[in-house]
Amino acid sequence: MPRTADHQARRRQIVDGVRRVAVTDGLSRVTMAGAAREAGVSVGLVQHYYSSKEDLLVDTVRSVHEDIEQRVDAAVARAERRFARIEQMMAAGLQQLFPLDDRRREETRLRHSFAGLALENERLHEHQRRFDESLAARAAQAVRNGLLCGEVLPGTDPDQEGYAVISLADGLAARLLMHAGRRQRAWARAAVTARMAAVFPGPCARESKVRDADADAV
Amino acid sequence: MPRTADHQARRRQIVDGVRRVAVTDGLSRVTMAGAAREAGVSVGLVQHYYSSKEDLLVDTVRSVHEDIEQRVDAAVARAERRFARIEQMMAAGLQQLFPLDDRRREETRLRHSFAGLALENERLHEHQRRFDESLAARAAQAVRNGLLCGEVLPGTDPDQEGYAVISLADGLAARLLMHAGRRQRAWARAAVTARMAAVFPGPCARESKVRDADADAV
DNA sequence: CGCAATACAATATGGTCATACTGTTATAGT
DNA sequence: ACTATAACAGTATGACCATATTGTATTGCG
Repeated sequence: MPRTADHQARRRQIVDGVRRVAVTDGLSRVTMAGAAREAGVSVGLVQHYYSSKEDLLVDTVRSVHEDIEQRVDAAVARAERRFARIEQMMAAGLQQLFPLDDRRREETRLRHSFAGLALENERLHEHQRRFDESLAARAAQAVRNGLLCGEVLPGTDPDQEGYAVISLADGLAARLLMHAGRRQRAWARAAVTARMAAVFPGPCARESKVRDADADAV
Repeated sequence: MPRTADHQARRRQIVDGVRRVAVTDGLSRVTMAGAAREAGVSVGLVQHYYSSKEDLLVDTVRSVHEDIEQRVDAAVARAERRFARIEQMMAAGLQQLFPLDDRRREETRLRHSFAGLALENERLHEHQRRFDESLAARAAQAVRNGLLCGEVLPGTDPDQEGYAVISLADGLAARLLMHAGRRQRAWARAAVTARMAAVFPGPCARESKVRDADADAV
């Protein structure tokens, strides 16, 4: 009966405000008023859509995780068309967790900032956990596929491998966030490709390393 | 001429107050008054020793990093007496970064909480960076020793290996902090020992895996 | 039309917190 | 013993911020 609005769009607008403030000023300096200003709306409207700041932050972290998952999936899909080997698709996906361009830098910063907050907020913690599990599950699935194709050593535990490889990517991403010099970026890429080579020895023994061109394939 | 006090001890007392509050309530809920209360001193005294909250937090992170480094060094020294192989000493050191008992859980929580804050504070960022480099340098040195003893494949870049292995340990620690179930703990240990086995193939080909007893050697 | 529900804005309020400020106690050096 | 100075305590202040409250505009619907 009354006036209507595009809730989805409004929430996205507000969450984008939070994300911009969090990226430029830091997550701890996000305020209701600041986010509202950045989003171009009033404080009252933010309250209209989110009943507390915590709710707003939870929706923000959900948005960040969603974006990252989408980018990972897109990268894997692209790699699927260009490459044959599973390890190449997996490497393409893992690269999306690294802060190697503006977009990824922003999302990685947000993700790791929220990871810090998640240590002191139950709801954020839960989201973080679920997201990490989702990433590990993707990696595990890739390993499972590798097992089926005979590209992975029989006896390998896909869940364990997924857990380990996501942990590695996460740790590398955190360090790149602190200092992403030339060497560090190269080391991070090398660490991922080396891990891939170890997990995917191929049907016969590996004869050559993964081409470095894959590394930064968009 | 005037009344004197043990500055070192007082600072430690205050920093311990901060650490206790940060562990129980979360780093973001640390306040001057709360830390003072926990330390059993007045707000005025905290101000007497630290001219700002930022100074206090910087000294706190320094204290955390110092404790972790000491524990790592102690663990490596103990392993040096009990084991022959460098990889065993290194594994012992890396285990100290995992939240596998109360003491380590506390320090790991603090370390990763501060890592989040470091993304928005220049001084904390600098401390974090230095600490990470210090850990990586230790790992690199171990690899260098392995090269000399012929336990590591010639051509290995010690700095790159150190960087990668610390990143892995860090990522695993962060995930254990979120969820340290039986499987996850076992996976984390396995990931470290597997990495060690890959880096230290030994003078001749590896015949057996590292004994699992090392894993939780205190 | 008209009215009720919703979208949105602006301001008020109450609490928290870092820091400033003021006061007190104890002691090293003369 | 006196006093300057450092060690320590308690309170005041002013800013910031999440949330509550109140008011206004818009529009779907009977």
